[in-house]
Amino acid sequence: MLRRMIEDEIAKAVEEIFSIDSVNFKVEIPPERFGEFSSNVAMVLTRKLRMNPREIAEKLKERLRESEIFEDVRIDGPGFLNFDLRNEIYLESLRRIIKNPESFGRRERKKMKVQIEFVSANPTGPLTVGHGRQAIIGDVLSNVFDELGYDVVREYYFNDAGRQMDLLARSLWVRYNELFGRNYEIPEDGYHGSYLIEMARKLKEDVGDRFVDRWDEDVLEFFKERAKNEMFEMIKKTLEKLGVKFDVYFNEKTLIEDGTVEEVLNILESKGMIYEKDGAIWLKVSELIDENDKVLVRSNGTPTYFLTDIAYHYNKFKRGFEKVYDIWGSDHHGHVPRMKAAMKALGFPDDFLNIIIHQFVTLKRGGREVKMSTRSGEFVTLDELVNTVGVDPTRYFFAMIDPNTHMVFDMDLAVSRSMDNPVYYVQYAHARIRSLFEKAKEKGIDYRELEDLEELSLKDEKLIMRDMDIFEEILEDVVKDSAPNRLTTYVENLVSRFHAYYTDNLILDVESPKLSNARLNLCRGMEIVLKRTFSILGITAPERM
RNA sequence: GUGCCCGUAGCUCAGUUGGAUAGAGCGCCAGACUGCGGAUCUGGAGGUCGGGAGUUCGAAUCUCCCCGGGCACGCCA
Repeated sequence: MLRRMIEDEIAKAVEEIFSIDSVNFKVEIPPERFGEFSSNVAMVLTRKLRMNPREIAEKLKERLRESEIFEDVRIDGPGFLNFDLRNEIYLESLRRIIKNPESFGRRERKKMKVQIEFVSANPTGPLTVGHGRQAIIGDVLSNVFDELGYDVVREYYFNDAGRQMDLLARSLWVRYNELFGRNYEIPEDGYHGSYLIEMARKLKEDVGDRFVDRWDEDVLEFFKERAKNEMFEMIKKTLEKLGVKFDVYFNEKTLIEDGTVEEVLNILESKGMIYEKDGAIWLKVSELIDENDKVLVRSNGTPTYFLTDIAYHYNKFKRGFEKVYDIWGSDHHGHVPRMKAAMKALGFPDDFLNIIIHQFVTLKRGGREVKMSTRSGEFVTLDELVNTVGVDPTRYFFAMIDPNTHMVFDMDLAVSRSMDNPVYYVQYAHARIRSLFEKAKEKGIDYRELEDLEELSLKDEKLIMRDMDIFEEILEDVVKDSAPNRLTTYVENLVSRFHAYYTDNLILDVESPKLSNARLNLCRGMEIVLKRTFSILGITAPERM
């Protein structure tokens, strides 16, 4: 928490000198030539104080130089304050890391419940690579929330009733009959994917010819049930393979059965937010935002998806979540404003519902885009992707791109076990460190934890310690921006610095046992930060590669 | 047509509560081990940050217009 430390020093100085107790300034890591940390505080104060930024900086500099944490304070450019910290400050940070190998970065429990809802695919087909992206964004985000002390619930919402499931059942039935030489047509909006052929084969084994040429209500129910169970099994298997686990699978149906839908409708009515028109019931969306009103109950009496989704979020609220996050593909973005409006209509706090939209994924293989045609059923499934490129690369690749960026997943790169592949680049650092500890034993260099640290005095060593220290703040950035890629970007920078340091400096030198031990301690800190990062990303920390 | 997201090096992407000479990886070129793992490291070439205007001490970042791509505009989910 070096950054916080510097902020406090600056805030104190500002208060003492200018009697201003709250300023919105930043402490950040500047380009290397300017120093170890920097702040824009003088520039931010310019307007308030009606003074030249360099003048302000000059006053602050004099005061800050008296502080015990700074080795040097300089003014550069338009009025930046640039800082170098005393070596001991960094050593203390490193000690803290080494003393908390399992919990560095973890915060105290906040007693605050957060829910993250993602994937939420209906059991009508295998998960797509888009679901994969969503699964990893959601999973990593959940891990980070957990690190920050929240009680996180990962939830999967699904609908196994309705027309789509009927179509799936009928499609499966047609495939099943094909196995007996019958020629029925898959319905126009039905499911053509080859996974149903496979499923039909298993079904034939189990039930023989019982349902050949036979189709009625009971058969429909049977096929629906069968298809649903098989699909969910497939879906869960894929998720498990990827290391994604849900705490709750929530069936949309229960909201109707337990009366939540009706309750919500009554609440909205009591608030005067609904009206009847053309035999349907509408929500006055247009009174809340600049959008058209939407139907809640169809003229045939059935609730729309919109209504049950409102009911679902009402249910979430009643369960006591402080905040909920929904992760949706960009094809659902049109749903965002009206859901927000509905939350407002129910009187929920503005920051209760948070929606993370992620852009689509396209696959690239052999230098070309893989065509993803759902109609023909010939698409690469998430399961195939994981089988092809492996779990670590799949997870890392999905995590490393900003959710808002349309992503091109390069399968050739992901599959390559070479330096091109960022996953192996970061994992290699870990393997290298483990190997150093092995080598130390061979060379007869004892590792004495927390000793000899004062031997660390190189600029590169300070910068590595600084970068390890900001791990904690990176976690905050991840949730603040809902961007898991903050973490991968961070670890790539950290690792790059470490590799360069390793190349320039001999870690294990039998001639200098104290220095060697100090550097091993540095490596130990590095190992801890890497392990913590990898565990949040859900990838392995290999001993050897 | 309207709305949302995106457009940064040949490719894939960082960087946005407005800050210093815009970064990384890959690819390309040239280098580094009879010392701890070369899955590494060092250097170089490569940019009108899609285009234009504006806001201001300062814009990749904010505003407006235009161009290009994706998505959405249902009593579907």
